[in-house]
Amino acid sequence: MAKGKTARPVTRIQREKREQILEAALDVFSANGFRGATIDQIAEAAGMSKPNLLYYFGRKDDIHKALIGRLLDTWLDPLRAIDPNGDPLSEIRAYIRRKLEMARDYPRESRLFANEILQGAPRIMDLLEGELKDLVDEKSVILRRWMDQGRLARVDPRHLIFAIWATTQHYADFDVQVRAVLGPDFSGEGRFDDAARLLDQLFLTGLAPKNARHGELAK
Amino acid sequence: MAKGKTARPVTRIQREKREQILEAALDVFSANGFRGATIDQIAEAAGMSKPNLLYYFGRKDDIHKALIGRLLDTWLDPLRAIDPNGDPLSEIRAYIRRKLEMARDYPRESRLFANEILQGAPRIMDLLEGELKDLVDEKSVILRRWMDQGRLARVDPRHLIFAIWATTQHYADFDVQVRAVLGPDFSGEGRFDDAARLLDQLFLTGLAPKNARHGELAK
DNA sequence: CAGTTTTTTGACCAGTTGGAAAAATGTTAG
DNA sequence: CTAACATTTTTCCAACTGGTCAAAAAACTG
Repeated sequence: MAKGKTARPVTRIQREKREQILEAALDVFSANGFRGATIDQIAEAAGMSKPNLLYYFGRKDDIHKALIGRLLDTWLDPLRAIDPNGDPLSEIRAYIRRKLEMARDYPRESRLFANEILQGAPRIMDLLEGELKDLVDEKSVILRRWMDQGRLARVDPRHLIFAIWATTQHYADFDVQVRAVLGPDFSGEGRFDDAARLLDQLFLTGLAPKNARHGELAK
Repeated sequence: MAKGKTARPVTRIQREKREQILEAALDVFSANGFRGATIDQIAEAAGMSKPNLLYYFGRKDDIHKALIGRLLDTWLDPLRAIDPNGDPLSEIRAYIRRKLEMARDYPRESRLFANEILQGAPRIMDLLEGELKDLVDEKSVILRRWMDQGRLARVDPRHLIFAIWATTQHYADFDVQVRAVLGPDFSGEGRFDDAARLLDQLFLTGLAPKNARHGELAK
């Protein structure tokens, strides 16, 4: 009943063009923010005229919504993947790795998200307070259990998650600053390996339970 | 010779109004980014008409430049304050504290900066590659010396600095997300104390030199 | 191929935005 | 008080922006 009529059967062209548009829009939105991006820019990047683009997405907002919606799914996957039955430090290490890979492989998505949050998250506040909060709460319980079992240093689990988000996404969101500071010699992908080493040291040593530092592991 | 004529003696009104404008502009720019902010918005926030505002700052760009310039000075102060003669872990701890305080007390400045970097730092690239890089390089030498002396775990000093920037500024730049995840109970300032505790644990334990973990301290 | 539907285009519009000009009003030093 | 200068307001404009609409062009269907 959603479409009113007998839902048109989405043509091949529709699928392709919509994909083109989203791809172009990701470029433009992530680089300029919502207000900074113009439909003309997106249309040009997608290789079509503005009215033509508007034939596929009725308004600017729709494109942005489609992007954000699509993003959030994959964005939270690494956190979802934390296994309550795994080894605490290994799980955290794996989580950091995955987040770092995402910053490396999907920097535009990260910046799109950062732009949105920076400007007060007007379009996704409900998601933050709902889905995201729930997921973090759920994983916090797991982390806290590990701490209770003495398998992880006792810290605030939610702030721990923030710290992981911050340090990993930094390499996508603040990329230009990172590059500028490291200098042109480091413009390769090596910085991600260096970052991984630092973060391992920081989080794995920093979070190792006290008794484990002498080799003993609590039940 | 900069002013052409015998440099006008900057009246009291000029000083006050410029201050008003910058204060208002910080609000508007930090919340909306450069392109997202309009002169009208800033003018209204500053309690004056648009043409009146333009009497003090000839163009939008000038306001933004003035803000950024002013910001960067204070922004880097905490890093400058790292004392080569201090105790490594204490210096790092103090640095984290200061950065966290800045995130708490000057979130708008942090977001202004974040907005600029996110969008490719078009206006301050030279500063990043110059002043900022130089300062980071200088402090990296100090950090590396501490590591050589066995007073600090061996990590990449520049990525260590990134990690401190990321984790502290996160509380300003991603404030809405942090609040959303923590929920309304934590809307007070307590989150900064919790963050400080986590970061202490993470950085101080994570960076303690190996031999120090058994109580011994290298010269 | 003729008819139908989908896609693309070109012209257009109303609202917003950055900014200019000039006239009007305030302020202040002499 | 008044001339000189500083400040403010009013009016205006050209460029840009999101979005509409009808007609033209393709694409598909039987």
